[in-house]
Amino acid sequence: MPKGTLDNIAPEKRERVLREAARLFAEKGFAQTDMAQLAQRAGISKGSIYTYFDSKDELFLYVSRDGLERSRAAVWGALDEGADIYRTLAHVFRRGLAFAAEYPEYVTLYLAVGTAGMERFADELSRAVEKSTADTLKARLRAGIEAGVVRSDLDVEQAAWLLNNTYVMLVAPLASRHFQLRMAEYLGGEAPLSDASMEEHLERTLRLLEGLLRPPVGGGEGRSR
Amino acid sequence: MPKGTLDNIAPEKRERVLREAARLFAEKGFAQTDMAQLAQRAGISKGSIYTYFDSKDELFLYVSRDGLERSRAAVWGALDEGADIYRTLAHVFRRGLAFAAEYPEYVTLYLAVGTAGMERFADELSRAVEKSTADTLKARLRAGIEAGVVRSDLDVEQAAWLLNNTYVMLVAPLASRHFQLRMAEYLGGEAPLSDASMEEHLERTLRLLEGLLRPPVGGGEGRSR
DNA sequence: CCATACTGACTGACCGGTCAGTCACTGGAG
DNA sequence: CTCCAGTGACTGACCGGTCAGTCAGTATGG
Repeated sequence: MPKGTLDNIAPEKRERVLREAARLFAEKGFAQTDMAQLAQRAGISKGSIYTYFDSKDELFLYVSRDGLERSRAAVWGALDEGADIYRTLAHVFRRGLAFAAEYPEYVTLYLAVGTAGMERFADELSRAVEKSTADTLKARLRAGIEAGVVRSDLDVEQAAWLLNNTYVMLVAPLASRHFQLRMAEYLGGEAPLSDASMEEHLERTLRLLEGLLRPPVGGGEGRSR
Repeated sequence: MPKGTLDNIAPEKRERVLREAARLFAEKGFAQTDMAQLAQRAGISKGSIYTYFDSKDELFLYVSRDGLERSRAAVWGALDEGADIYRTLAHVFRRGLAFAAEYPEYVTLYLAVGTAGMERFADELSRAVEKSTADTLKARLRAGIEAGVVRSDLDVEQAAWLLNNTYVMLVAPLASRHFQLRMAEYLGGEAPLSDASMEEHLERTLRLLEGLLRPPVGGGEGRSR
């Protein structure tokens, strides 16, 4: 809940403040971000920031929530309501990768919430994001089972969790040197994977997941229903 | 490369310094860790720390490397050289969970390296850990294919990456509120999962992964070799 | 159309607190 | 007495948050 003043200023200014804040927080980390430097980059005075927000904490919370919302809109938006799990995964993973490539700072923010000293933000931020994603994934997996395109003996909760893990680990390298190196160690190639390599990686990931979900080739397998 | 003096002090003191440093770094985060407080907790003076290490950076690097080594010894140690991929996974995941439960601070340190402002540590730390794990996993997957217990059409690099992702995400909730909440959102239950729940989660995870790796029930599937 | 009053966004110098790293000193062992 | 590991007060840089004051814009009243 930022002060009302944030809504009274020019939209471009508002946008610049939020974007620069996200970038700086991502670049330096929360604690290392200097409010004076942020003010300078955003082209306003330090005092102004404190007319919009009560504290650095509140600013961070607002910027993170805003980023989560942007990300959700970019990733889940325009997805056919009736798409099956495979189309959903392809859509979400592809869009997520594109979003992360353009706005890596928001991915960094997401990862930052998982680290020491940020616990106070976790409750505020974690729930909202994960909940709807989790529910959607589970629902589509169940629908897939119903339709016979997903193996009937699948542990749906576990599978949804694994799918989301994979998504996070797919996107994290765009935002973090550590995850970049880690990925390169497994998939080979140079540390910041080229766009082409990431594209190939995406394809292979989707294929692997499909192998996990599809019913065995033998067909129906016959577990009742 | 800490100063030689670190080797000249009593082993218990050395141990206390390293353990307290790991705990504090994990609790507060690198930047928020106060060297004076660390000195106090370790029962030595601030000046002493600087006779062992040249800087806070060097201390962090040393403590992290040390933690990685402890973790590796605990997780991979005593693993039968000839164990197949399934036994390997069960062993590693179970040991990893136990280690993370007892020393969550080292998990926190690992996660911290992936965040903003820590890039300078990533190159130093990432390579070593991941490399050997990656190679081992890939080798056992290939052996599994050879032996017919792993599906022959498996994308080995991708699968190894996915396995390690799963491991990281399994262990992270022990060290981070954010990952705890995230896991609870997918698997249901209260945020800090009980020991019993974690045990069940581990079993289900292993079963899911086995479903991914095992050849389809129909048998051989016949892709040559 | 002018004059006056009022509003509230905006500014930046300033304060209090924190903290990495230093160094002159101490005390105990040889 | 010498040596040196060990000490902790100190320094200087840094930074979150404050606040007295500015001023552009606007409303009111004549």
